[in-house]
Amino acid sequence: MVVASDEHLHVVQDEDNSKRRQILDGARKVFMDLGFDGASMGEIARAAQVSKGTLYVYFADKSALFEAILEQEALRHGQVVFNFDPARDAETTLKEFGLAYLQLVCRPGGGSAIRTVMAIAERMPDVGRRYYARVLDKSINRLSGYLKARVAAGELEIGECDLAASQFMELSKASLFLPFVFQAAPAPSEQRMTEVVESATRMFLAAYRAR
Amino acid sequence: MVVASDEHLHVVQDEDNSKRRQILDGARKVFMDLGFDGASMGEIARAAQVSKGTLYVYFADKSALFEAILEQEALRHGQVVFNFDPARDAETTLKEFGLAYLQLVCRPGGGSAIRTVMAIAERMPDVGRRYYARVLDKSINRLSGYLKARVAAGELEIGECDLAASQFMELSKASLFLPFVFQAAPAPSEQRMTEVVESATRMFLAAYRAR
Amino acid sequence: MVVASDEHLHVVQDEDNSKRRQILDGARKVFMDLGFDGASMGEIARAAQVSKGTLYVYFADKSALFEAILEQEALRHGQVVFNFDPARDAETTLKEFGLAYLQLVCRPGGGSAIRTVMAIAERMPDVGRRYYARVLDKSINRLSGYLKARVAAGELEIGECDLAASQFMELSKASLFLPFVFQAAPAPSEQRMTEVVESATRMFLAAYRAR
Amino acid sequence: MVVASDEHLHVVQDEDNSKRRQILDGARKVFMDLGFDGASMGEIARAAQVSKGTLYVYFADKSALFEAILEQEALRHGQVVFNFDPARDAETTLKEFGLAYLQLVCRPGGGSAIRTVMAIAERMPDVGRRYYARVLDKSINRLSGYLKARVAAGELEIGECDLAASQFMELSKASLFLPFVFQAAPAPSEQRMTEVVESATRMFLAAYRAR
DNA sequence: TATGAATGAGACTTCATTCAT
DNA sequence: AATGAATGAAGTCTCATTCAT
Repeated sequence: MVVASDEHLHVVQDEDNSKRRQILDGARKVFMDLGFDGASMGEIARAAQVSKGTLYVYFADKSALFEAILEQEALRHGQVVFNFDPARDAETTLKEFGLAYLQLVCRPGGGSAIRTVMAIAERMPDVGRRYYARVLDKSINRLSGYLKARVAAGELEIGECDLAASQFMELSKASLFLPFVFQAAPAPSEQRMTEVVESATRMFLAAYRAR
Repeated sequence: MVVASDEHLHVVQDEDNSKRRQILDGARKVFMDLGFDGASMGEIARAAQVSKGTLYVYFADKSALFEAILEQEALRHGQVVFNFDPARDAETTLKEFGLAYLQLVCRPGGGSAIRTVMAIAERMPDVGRRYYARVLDKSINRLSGYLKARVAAGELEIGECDLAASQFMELSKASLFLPFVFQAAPAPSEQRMTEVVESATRMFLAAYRAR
Repeated sequence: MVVASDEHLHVVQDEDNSKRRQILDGARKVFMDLGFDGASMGEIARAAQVSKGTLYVYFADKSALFEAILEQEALRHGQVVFNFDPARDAETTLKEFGLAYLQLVCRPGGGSAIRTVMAIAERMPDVGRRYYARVLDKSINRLSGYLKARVAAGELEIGECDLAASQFMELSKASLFLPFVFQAAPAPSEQRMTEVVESATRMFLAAYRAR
Repeated sequence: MVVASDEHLHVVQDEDNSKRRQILDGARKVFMDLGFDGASMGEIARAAQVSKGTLYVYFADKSALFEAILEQEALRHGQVVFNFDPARDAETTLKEFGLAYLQLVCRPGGGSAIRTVMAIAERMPDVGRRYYARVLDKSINRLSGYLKARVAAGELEIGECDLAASQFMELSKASLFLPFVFQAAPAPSEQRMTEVVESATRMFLAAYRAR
């Protein structure tokens, strides 16, 4: 019995992680497709190919599972490495970052996360807050840090770097993100994204390049 | 007697409208507080102080009631009169418009509509599309029209006026709207909104003022 | 006022009957199409082109309205005049009656009454009983009376005339009524009805013609 | 342990079936007593002593449950073995079959199935059609097959065997089934059924016995 | 008398969650 | 740990009936 038990534990260790990941993968798909309320635990179980009961072995309830997904999503965003080398010039850096960012939020299915979080933010404000802090605010801060470096380097002249960072990110999304997230337009082409980001960069530098 | 009869008709007319309005008012509150799925017809009936059955006398189903509210919201947006007099100079006009727009989307409870619509756009894409077209796209078009006039007047020099209009609107919301809509920050002060809009205007003109 | 009141009464007298008939006509259609449970008072009101409230002026409730329809249907059946002249020979009379009867029960929509009554007979046995007595049993009795006359006339030799009457009626419907009432076949053609009734008559006379 | 595990599986197997049967038994009772519309899923759940939710674990919806009961009823009919040995003489065979058939459709509660199906045939024609095909038409065909054999054997002389089969079945029910199904009379006594079937057989043979 | 707005009980169905195995 | 059968609360919607006018 003891041996069997040990064996179990070992196996479980391994399976624990894989099962957990398996559940998260299935759940993300379903949550992002259908929203928090639209997703049912049954559908999630089917998508994850586990029994409904198993869901509750790993997650206390539907909300906990959902938040675990967002946690994962936040990590994934954090892992996208932007090249904010303080020594690189602003134009190159901004264009590169703007495009990467735009691709991130406008990727097929990329609107889903934001939509889904916004949906639930109404009833679970903490979820919304945390998502904003971990995903959106974090990007702003990293860009803001870079901008400060370029100000120090004399390339830029900016009053509020946080505001400027936010401005650039908003500019990059102009005319593309909102139609996409409201399903009024398909995901934009790479070509169009490049154009919009270039326009954003031009505008940004026109305003903030040190004279 | 005839007069009394007429009066009755009027009263009925009024009460009819008032009942519908009563339902819409209650429903908006509940929908905006809890989202489409979170709101139950029972709760809405209670909030509107009518019976559940009465809801279905005026609206075919939950979706119809929801869309009626969005319709109303769209009308409300449409009735906000922006002064796009083609003869006025861009700086004044943009500052004024930017502030009015920002106040509109960041008013207490103003994030709810957008949140709620985004939420449902996942499963009811038509609703999202229509809302985008009626509310967001419409504002862009009106601003774009004004910009074209200023280009013709020689004050501005713009490649794509639609993109520029979208850019200005995004700029105006920078650093304020997203935290607000994700409940990560309260509605911004008038003071702060003014500052952000002025920064947006500066940036816009730095890029697009005719040299 | 008194005059007006009198005028009212007069008008009402007339309208009462016409409205009542109007309601019955609409209600029959709906009840026969949809069954007792499937028919809603709203639909009936629409079909009868009166308000829902008016229904309750003339009939206490849904059941009362339904029974009034059956009453009417029974009267209508009773008014179908079969030629049971005791002097006519059996072969002619039976063929004629059989065909008329078959046409009555297999007319398009003719299965509806029976279906509908059977449906409700489960929960309102009185309704079923009364319908059987007024419609089906009555026909049997009239035929039975005729058969007795022909027995007396020496043309037929029958032990139980009631049973024989019932047998002839069942024979007449053989292979046609059941498929029709279960919607497994459309209403039979006149040609086929004639054939079946002739076969029934042959069979009946083979058994009951006096030797 | 393995054995225990096997036992478990068996138990589950059994309980699975037993739960389904439990539901079907409760549902049949309620459906037959109240008709399709009159029966509520709540009442059925109570009669079957399961929760409302469990009903939906085993059956997709109310209609599916209803059709499962009809299926069962059809099987039951199909399992009634009539002795249609082609070598047996017609008189014996017909009397035996007629009585068995009459007992089947006039058994206490036996009218319910037919009533209930007829009722629903209005709005769910497929259900009616299928029931007719599986239960009524099937019996006709089996009898028809036997009759053909007796024609070949020279005992009978029949133009249309299908019609003749239907005629015999209708004759057997004469004066008994309709009053019973409309609740105008209780289930007939065995004595009376025998008499009616004998009369039917006499009549049938008078018409179709080879001369 | 005739209306139709309003009601509330009750129907079907879904689903998050629990529990015995 | 994993299962999946079972539950019951809650949701959307329908409809017979009432009532003020």
